[in-house]
Amino acid sequence: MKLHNTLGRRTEDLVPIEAGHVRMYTCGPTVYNVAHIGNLRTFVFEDVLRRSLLLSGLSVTQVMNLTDVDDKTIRGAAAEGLALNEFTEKYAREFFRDLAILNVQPAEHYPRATDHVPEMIALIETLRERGHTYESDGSVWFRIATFPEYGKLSRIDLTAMRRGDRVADDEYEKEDVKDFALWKSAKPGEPSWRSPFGEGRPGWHIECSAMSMKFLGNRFDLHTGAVDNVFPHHENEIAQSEGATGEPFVDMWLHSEHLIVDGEKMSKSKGNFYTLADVLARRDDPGALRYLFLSVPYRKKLNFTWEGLTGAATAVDRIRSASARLAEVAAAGSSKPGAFDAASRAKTFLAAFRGALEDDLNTPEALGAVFPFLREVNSAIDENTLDAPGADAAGEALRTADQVLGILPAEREVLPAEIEAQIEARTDARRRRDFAEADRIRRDLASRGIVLEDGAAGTRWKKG
RNA sequence: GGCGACGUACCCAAGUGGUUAAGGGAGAGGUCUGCAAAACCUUUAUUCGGCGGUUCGAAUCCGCCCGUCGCCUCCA
Repeated sequence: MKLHNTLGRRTEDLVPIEAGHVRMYTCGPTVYNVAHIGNLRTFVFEDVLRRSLLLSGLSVTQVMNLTDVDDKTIRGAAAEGLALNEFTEKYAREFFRDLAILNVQPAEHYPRATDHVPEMIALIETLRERGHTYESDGSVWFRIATFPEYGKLSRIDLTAMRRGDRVADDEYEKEDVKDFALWKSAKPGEPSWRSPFGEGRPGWHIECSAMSMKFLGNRFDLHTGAVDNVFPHHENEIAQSEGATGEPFVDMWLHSEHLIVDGEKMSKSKGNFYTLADVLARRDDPGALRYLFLSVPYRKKLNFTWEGLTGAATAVDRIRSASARLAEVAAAGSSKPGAFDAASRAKTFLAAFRGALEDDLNTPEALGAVFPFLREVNSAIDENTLDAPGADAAGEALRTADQVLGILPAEREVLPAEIEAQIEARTDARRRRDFAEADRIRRDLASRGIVLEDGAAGTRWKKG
């Protein structure tokens, strides 16, 4: 598995610290509002990473944090007159619901910042002992001058930074513009915790250092997020973690690019700010959005358009239809030896599919391997040269690919008996050549979201 | 100002030195079908933003130019 490491800006082989096992930390949400589709792109990227690692035969321990105390959550809770934890729980539930809808596999751990304040305090104390901090007005700051490697991830040039006007207006006192808060002194009416440095709350960056090292050890394999995390968040995490342990923190840093809408940055004022619910209201198929995400490499900007979503939905339907068709052929149990060597074709397909993913998660190329395979399989079915074992092998390959794609239905849905009866009645009508009645039933079911397709083997239905 | 990314058909997009430039969507024509849908077949880039250069050979490497965008400040 080759991955592009932001640290060094090179694509390199993943060599797990512990053979066969990958430990990864994926920066999670700040639970202060409903996720937008840009956030979701990042979470789907991390899901594809996880699933690709698993497909490659590696085991994975994934940690995703929930930031449930920071300026935004405190402000939001105050605005809604809720206790901080009531406020954040609401959005945490929304977050997990979105992930489930998008068929994102759960991580092993979802630590919340407020459950790990003692760990953060301990880490700050270590940094203090090692001379990386200073305090003023009850706040604790990381002194960047004590960490010479600062900037190695983002390649930021500190000498170019100047003390600007913004800093003069800052409510806190710090020595240098780039120094950042490890601990913020309590303000009236805000949640706070007791600490050796006084009442206060943790800074944002320290939570990820403390929680990642708690669950994954001082050094682990992968750390991911979206590009905007490179600076300052991840740069600061490195400074804190390596400053505290004196060891390398993370081997490979992966960052996904942003999603834009109609060529522009998503923003509420432009009216192009979409949540999952907005997308599903327009196209009730989470798989379509997932597919759309996968059709662009994670390191390229993704331009979301409704036209693109519609196209993705069509493509997803093709894959699902082919899968359903294969299941039918496999179930029909024809043992007549087929001329089409599905088993060997399935093998070459999967090799190409896997190869693409192992090349820095090249999902567009992986998808490019799917369709020629489907076309050949469909042709073989049309020409009656695919036998049941072959259909089984092809279907199995498709399900293997779907371990990463995540767009096939978990199992065949069963229709309500009443609808089944309608389909039966229509088959009868067609036998009687009462096409008016047959078309009436088909239209009726279509209006209820059930699309019928007549084939040689009978009538098949799908949701439309 | 500093750092960086990108520009391949109507749209999305793979391809980063060498067969006819993947694949998907959309459009057009056709086969099949009671009709439809699905599926399949055919079709849509002598060309990869522009101009130079390196090379036997470049979409792929180098330079310049044009254009789009990001980060440097909370932001996935």
